[in-house]
This record gives sequence, C-alpha cells and structure tokens, in this order.
Amino acid sequence: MTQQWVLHVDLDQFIAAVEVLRRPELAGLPVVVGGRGDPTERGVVATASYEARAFGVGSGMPLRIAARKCPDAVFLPVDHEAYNVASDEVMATLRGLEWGGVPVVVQVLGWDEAFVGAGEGHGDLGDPMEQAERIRAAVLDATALHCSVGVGDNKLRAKIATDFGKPRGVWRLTAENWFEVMGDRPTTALWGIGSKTGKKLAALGIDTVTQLAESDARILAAEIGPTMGPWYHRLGRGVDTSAVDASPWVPRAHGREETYQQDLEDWAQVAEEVRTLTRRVLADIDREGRPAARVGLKIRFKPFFTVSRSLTLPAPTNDPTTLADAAVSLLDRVEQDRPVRLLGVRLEMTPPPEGY
DNA sequence: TCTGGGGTCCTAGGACCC
DNA sequence: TCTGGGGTCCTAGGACCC
Repeated sequence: MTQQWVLHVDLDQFIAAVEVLRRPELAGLPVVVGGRGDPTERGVVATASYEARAFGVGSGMPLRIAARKCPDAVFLPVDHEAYNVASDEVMATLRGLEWGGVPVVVQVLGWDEAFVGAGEGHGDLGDPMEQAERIRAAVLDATALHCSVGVGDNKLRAKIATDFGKPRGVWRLTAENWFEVMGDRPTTALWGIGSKTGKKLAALGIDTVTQLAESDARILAAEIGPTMGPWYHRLGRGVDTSAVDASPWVPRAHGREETYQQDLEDWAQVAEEVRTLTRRVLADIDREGRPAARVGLKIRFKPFFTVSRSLTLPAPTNDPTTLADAAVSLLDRVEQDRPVRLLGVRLEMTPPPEGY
C-alpha cells in the first residue's frame, strides 16, 4: 500500500497580512487587528503582525494590554468581509491544485487553514515536500499571501507539523520522527489538549507526550471519560485515522455575543439587548434555511463569572417573536444581582434533511 | 482599565417512560 | 425490608479550537 500523505496549510499572520496587502504603507510596522480598532475600548487582539509579536503582543490579549506593550502599533478594526474574500481566494487556489494527476481534496478549517489530501484514484504522488512547496508558491502567486505547510502521514501530524515550519516554511512529521520531535514536549503541545486537560493529566503523573503514549488507556478512560480518555491516548501516539473530508460544512448553530463598553445594570435593558441579539442571529438562521430547535443564553457578569441557560423549543421555528420571547424567558432563570458585561444568544438549528 | 466572538463536542445528572 | 434496569431527552456546564 502506498504511503498516505496529508498536508496542512496555514496562512501566516493571516488577518494582519490581509490588512497590510491593502495598506502597503503598513508593511514592516507593528500591526494589531482587533475589536473596533480602538485600543482604549474593551476588546482583544485577533491577530498581531510579527513586528508586533516581537513586543509581546499576541492573539487573545486585551487591546489595552497590547497598547501598553506596543504603544506605537497601528491598531485596526476587524473586517470580516475582507477576510472572507481573501479566504475564498486561498481555498479556491487550493481546490484548483492537482496531486498525483488528480484534483486534491480540500477540507477547510477556518478562514486561514485547510487540510489538503490526495484525490480518489491518485497515481504516483511524488515527494510530499515538493507538493508542499508547490502549494506555497501557488497561494503566494494567486493571493500575495504567505503560508506554511505541514506534511504528515495523517491529519493530526500534519496539523502539528505546520507550527514547526512557520513562517513561510514546510515541516514533515510522521510516525518515524513523532517521538523524536514531540516526545519530550508537554501534553498541551497536542491539538486538542489545553491547559485544563494538561493539568488533569499531570495529576495522573502524565506530563509529556511520551508519557501519555505509554500510559494505560483503561486508566485514562476511567479517570477522564470513555470517549476522551482513549482519544487523548491516541493523541499521545500521534494516531489519527480520520479522512480529509471535503463535504461542505453544515453549521449546527449560530450565535451572537456582545461585550458592553459599559456594564449593564438595568435588567429591562438587558432584556432589550437579548431581543436585539436574537434578531441578529435570526438573520444567519434565515440564510441557512433551517428553523431553530434550541435557544441558549450566555451571560458574563462582572466580576468574571459566566452562566449559561438554554431550552428546547416546543417546536422548531424561525418566528422572530417566539424566539425573542424564549430567549428573554431564560433571564428568569438567572440571578439578576450583578452588572452584566457580556451577553450572548445562541440558536441551535434542526439537523439538516437527510442526504444534505 | 483584564480576559472577543465565532464555533464544536463531551459529560453529568435529573426527569421521564416502559 | 427494600426500593430494577434500560433507554431517551433535556439542561447546565466544561473544554477546546481558530
């Protein structure tokens, strides 16, 4: 059987790069994109250019902290539409590629990421590192955007490999060099293990990828769960049997969240904001053409504390009044004794019809 | 002057039914 | 004196990712 290869393509500092493309005078400057582009407001960094990262600015950081670390940075608002357009160009470029003489299979992961696999009935694939370089050249040629490519013998290894290739590079991670590269790294270096699970594993005496791989899967299942335990054990060994799947993504839910510049103290106003957010989510739901089956509410209080409430509707609907009333009714299940800092409304949609 | 906004998936526990 | 057992649905919350 021929070796199966998976490539993972990840655009370098995608959002910042798109902004620099349309404002060439920003090239080489520290650029921070986030919120409404005003670093005195509540909001966080979506992407920082490499020049800004050198000052310690990173994704997820509050804009105010970023401004403190890099006062001379250029702060820009998030422009979803521009990133959608650029992303579509990148993905179209990838879909137009061939590998082994047949069109590739592309699985989009987000604005700036995709897996690329060999198509059905492919011939001789040749060197995957050369294919990775062809991808980098094709994306740069079509969009003027740089990317990095991970080469792996499965999706998990390809995905992890990409970070080692950044920026503007290619890296290969397979069963052969898995433990050499990953073995001594912390479990949180794995895709799917964050800080909480890392701590849970550490409490079981598992700190490194090798230790996770050599752990007892039955103990993990008993301690962490029948699904997640064995899955983490597979992560430790770099095992992933899932296929690159090009089928179109069908959203399960849509939501809107808003962080208020001033905390909301008046609960009549909170109810009004819930109605406004519900209307905004409905615009997305209507585009999907499927009714909502569940309604959820997320509230972040000040100080930092989050509650969520949800309900299943008696019958799926996309009637604006019914959905807004349902969302507001969830407020009755919340203790209304503190100021609200963030509100979120989420509508879960009915499953797509068979054969979608 | 802390901590976005869009999602996905999993789990635990209670209600309810047969 | 002893309170089954299996299954599904619902809700709240946790964890993770980009």
